[in-house]
Amino acid sequence: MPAQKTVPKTPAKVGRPRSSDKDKSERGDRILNAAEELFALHGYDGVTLRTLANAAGVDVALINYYFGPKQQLFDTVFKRRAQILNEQRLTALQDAQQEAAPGVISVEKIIEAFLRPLEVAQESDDEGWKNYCALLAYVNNSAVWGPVLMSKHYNDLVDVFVDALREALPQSDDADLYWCYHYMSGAMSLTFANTGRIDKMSRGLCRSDDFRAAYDRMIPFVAAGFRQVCGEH
Amino acid sequence: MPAQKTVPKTPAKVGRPRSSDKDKSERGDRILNAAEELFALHGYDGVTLRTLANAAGVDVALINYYFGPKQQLFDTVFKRRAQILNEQRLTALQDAQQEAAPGVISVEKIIEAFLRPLEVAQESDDEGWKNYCALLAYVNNSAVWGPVLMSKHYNDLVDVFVDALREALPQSDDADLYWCYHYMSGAMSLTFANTGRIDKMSRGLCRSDDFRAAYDRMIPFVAAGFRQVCGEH
DNA sequence: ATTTAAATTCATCGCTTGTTGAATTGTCAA
DNA sequence: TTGACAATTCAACAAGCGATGAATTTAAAT
Repeated sequence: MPAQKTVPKTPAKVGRPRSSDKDKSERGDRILNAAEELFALHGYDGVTLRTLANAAGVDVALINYYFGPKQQLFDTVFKRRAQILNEQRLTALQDAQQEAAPGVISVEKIIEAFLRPLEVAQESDDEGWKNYCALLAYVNNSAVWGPVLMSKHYNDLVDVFVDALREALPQSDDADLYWCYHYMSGAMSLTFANTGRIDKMSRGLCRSDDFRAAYDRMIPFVAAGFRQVCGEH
Repeated sequence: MPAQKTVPKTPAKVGRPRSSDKDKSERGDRILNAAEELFALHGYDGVTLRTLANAAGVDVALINYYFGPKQQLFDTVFKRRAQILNEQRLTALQDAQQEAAPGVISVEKIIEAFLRPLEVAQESDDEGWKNYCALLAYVNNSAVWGPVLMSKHYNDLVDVFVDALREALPQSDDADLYWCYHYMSGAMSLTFANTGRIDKMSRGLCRSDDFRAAYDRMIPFVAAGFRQVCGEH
């Protein structure tokens, strides 16, 4: 009985998978998604490649095959959604500016353009956006990653929004403007982090993942702060 | 030549050190201080006991001897300065309330009592306070540690301040109040984190470690936000 | 039909991890 | 002076780490 060489019914454990197998080639995406979630929750050092491989349903060696060493994987995860987010915020700002023209755009509208796309992302069907936002919180608050990754991928956007705010607040001093931006960034980050702490603090009255509630209040809160510090004194 | 048993001039490498040796028994403190700094910078998983022992100038085994397993050490570090901080903020609030009596205390004064002790801490000669604040930022933004440690050590304080704010803003809804507190907490955390990002964003105009500048603007920013969201609508 | 390249698993490398037990030296009270 | 105890170092443990080279299977190109 000669061994039947072609197409054994049991799929091989090793080697390239048949393209007919579902869950075929998007293994790279599965890795990125799992990495996003785990890095956001446990930080860079809190995630081992074996844990990650397990979560993604993939062999450890495959991570290196697709994304190189661990640091490079982290970079890739962080970069993936940055561009999309920046575009959405820029579009929102331009729309608001167009709508206000030829008059001056209000501080609220600028803040809204900056923050609202994040609510949309966090509430989207793609659960990954929620994880990415939590990752953003981790990176933004980290003295190791923050100055590197945030500056690299988000500084251009910051410039555009600070320009818009400067125009809307003509009396403002630049240092005031940057500090206020910093407060906004902090408030936003803690919302991203989605830690569940406000649930405990408020004894269930507020929910960490009620992003609608979070942003509806955050926008007027931040706008008022800007006006107070950067407005007519 | 019989070995001289008593008091060899070279101090033994092993065994209990002579009490005459300077840097004697505050080895426990040295461990806590180094742990504070390293945990704040790299997070729980980013610090190995050997790195820590090296930074503290101490043998690895000594960490376990004094503080038990790693998690327990982390708890101890976090708890150490929490009580002190809480007391200072409470005193500041009571002083402000007494000064305002019998009238109503202003939102600004309450926020000031909450935030200013942190500026004092971060600028104090004891460098450890700066590290502790950075650790606070890490814990506050962590979904793993935040709900556990923050709630355990800071929820009582939150209650007192929210009560004061509720009284100063009689029209306020409780959910609004907690969300605004959350924004304040986020702005504060990012300032703690001291990442150096604002330096890059502002091209050197603002400095991350200029805490005076940070809090002088943060207090009116936050107060205005509270008033906008929780004040008379 | 052959060859080349892509995608996957497996086994293993050299290190590092947190933790612990034993040995050593000093202090202090009895 | 002796004995209990405190403080320290050292060596080692089993487990886990990131990384990689070899083997294997399939797909695609020629």
